[in-house]
Amino acid sequence: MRKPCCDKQGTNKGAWSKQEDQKLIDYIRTHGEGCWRSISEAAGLHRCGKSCRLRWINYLRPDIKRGNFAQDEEELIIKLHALLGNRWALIAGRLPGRTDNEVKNYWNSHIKRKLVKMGIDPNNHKLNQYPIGPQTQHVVPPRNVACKLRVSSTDNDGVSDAASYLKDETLAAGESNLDLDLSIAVPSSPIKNIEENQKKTDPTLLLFR
DNA sequence: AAATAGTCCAACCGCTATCGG
DNA sequence: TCCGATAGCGGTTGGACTATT
Repeated sequence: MRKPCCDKQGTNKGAWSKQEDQKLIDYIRTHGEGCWRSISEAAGLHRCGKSCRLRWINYLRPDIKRGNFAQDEEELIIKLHALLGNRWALIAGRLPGRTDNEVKNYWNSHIKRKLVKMGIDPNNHKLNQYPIGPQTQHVVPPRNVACKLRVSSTDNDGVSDAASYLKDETLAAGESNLDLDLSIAVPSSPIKNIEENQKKTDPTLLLFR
């Protein structure tokens, strides 16, 4: 069992002070990102490197978009989650200015609950047999569809393939745009078939049509 | 006004992947 | 090839805040 990286005596934990934030910002502005452990020491922060990295990535980075998620962002998260599962970093990578932590929190606190209310299982995007809430009459009969899309957790190649495919798609479309149509145009691609299948039948996607 | 419940989100923890010696 | 250090990721927690009773 490896030692935890943050068990040093004298290492700060908990909420960051404004002074600590400023030290980290100043240091990264001057020297750029690099080895987080050395950044922490060089910036005079009594924090572990991990903590510095997290603080920078999730809060201090200048390109972070803060505030509520737009409807199109929410739709994109749902689509990507149906495709990629809990790969928050990959999903966040498709949402400019959003972090994996933010997407994960938003999923757990908003979207998940919303889907449950609609009678959709947020884990596999399938309709539950006994939906909760009044909106369930809009959805189609349950079909085992989204699960076909999910790549098994051990099949990392499949996931990364899907992700890289998505990346190519967006690059072609322009990085700043939220390309909500994630259909894939390569003939004979198994992913395309999955996507098309999903388009036809995934209840979570039907809700946004 | 106080107590309690619910919600949100920043931060931590533990694990795996990757890299360099 | 092996091993240790580090980065990165996803799950979880805890505290602050808000709503409800």
